[in-house]
Amino acid sequence: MAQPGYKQFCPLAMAAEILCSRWTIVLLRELIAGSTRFNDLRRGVPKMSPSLLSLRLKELEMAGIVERKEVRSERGVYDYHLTEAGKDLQPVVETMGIWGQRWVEAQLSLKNLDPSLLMWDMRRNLNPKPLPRRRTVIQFLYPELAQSKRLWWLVIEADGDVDLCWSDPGFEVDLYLSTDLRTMTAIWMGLTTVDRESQRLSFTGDRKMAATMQTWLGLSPFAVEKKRTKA
Amino acid sequence: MAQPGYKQFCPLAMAAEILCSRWTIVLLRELIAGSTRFNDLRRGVPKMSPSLLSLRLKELEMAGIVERKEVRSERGVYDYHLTEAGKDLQPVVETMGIWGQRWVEAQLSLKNLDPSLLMWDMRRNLNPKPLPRRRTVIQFLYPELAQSKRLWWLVIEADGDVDLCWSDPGFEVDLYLSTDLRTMTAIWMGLTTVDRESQRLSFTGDRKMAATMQTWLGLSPFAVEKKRTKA
DNA sequence: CAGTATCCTATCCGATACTG
DNA sequence: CAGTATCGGATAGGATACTG
Repeated sequence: MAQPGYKQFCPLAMAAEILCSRWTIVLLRELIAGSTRFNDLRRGVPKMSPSLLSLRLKELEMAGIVERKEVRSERGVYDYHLTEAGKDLQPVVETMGIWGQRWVEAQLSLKNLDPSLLMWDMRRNLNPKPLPRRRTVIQFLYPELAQSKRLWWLVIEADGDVDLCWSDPGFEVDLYLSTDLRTMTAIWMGLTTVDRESQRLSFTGDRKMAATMQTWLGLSPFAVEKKRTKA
Repeated sequence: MAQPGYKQFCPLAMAAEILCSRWTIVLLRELIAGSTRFNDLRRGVPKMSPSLLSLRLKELEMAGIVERKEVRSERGVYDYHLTEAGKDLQPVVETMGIWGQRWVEAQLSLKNLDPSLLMWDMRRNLNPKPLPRRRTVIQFLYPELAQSKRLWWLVIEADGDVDLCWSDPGFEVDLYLSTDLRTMTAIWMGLTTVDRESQRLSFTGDRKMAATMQTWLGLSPFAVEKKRTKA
């Protein structure tokens, strides 16, 4: 069942048939954020199985929202790009995200901590401008987590490209940060700030880089929206 | 499966968990449009089973989107109202509907014709201003449909209240209109106009009322958006 | 890297009937 | 009017392994 659609001519119902299947909106967030490769998309939706991701991408292609193209001069490598119709979904995703930021209780969001997802998001939104124009390495340590998820490195290249490593890249580290995942996530979501959480953040290394963290750490696109839930 | 959520702290993912379950967005459209009673909501989502409607309403209540209250001085009669958070979903529903109107092929929408739904929508959006300040009755005839769905009456009371009848209310009819359901739906959706479809519309009765139909016939809230699909 | 293939079950949901 | 109760089937989608 379920699938036979809503049988309504209303354009909203038609749109909802396409957009409101499981994972679709979150996948669109990734596409809108600029991911184009299958495995990059996977990292943005890690709990989604590859089969389902593949299926959804095909559905979006059928719906005229996504275009799949072989990358020039690379055999067997494909790119997913939003079409005009796909780009026009940005306001939909944005308003829904803003609503979530305004009205979904922070406690609820913070039940879904995930270091790899957070680091992946931080990688994407990091702003290299305030950092030195050379390779810069920042190490994140979450002491409470299991071995394999405890250490992360953001490597900002001279040209501004940002890489995320979960094993020591071997470069000299400019700034070491140790904190708990919940605090770091709350900061990234804009629920609090680096300053307000200074008690829970422990820096070692470049003092100035530490002091300006709030400026180079790119926050969630929805971080600017204030919570409106009554306490 | 499905249900365990997306396990993402992202506010968009949190919002999607609430909003992107089956029927929810369409139900919200009804609530935003102003329906407050269980059976009125049913008419707006006729293909949704009452159990599921009941379940969704409870979920929306839990999510702080809807409030259920007993109507004053009427035992056992309940009202569903949007909370602040619920009202704030209007932009979400609106942008999604606009996207649908822009990008979903008209042919696809027009596969889902439904006279009772159309008439129910027309009832809601009808604009009594251009009509006489007395009871006015307009009869719709869809000759191609089965008996039980062929004849409809919109009764506009002197105070502007609009009633929909599917059996002859017995009042004198001011205007008779005969057309096919597809044409009437396309007009209501803003895909075409009364003027452009004059060939397919057959009026009897008050000439002036017929001539001004485009003004008193309330269109879909999304009718103003132009299609952007390339031909 | 970029997906497919397969299996299997939890659960969603549609249909229908029923209640105060 | 405003829902609840029950039932059963389809299927969506999770888990896992595999391919070129």
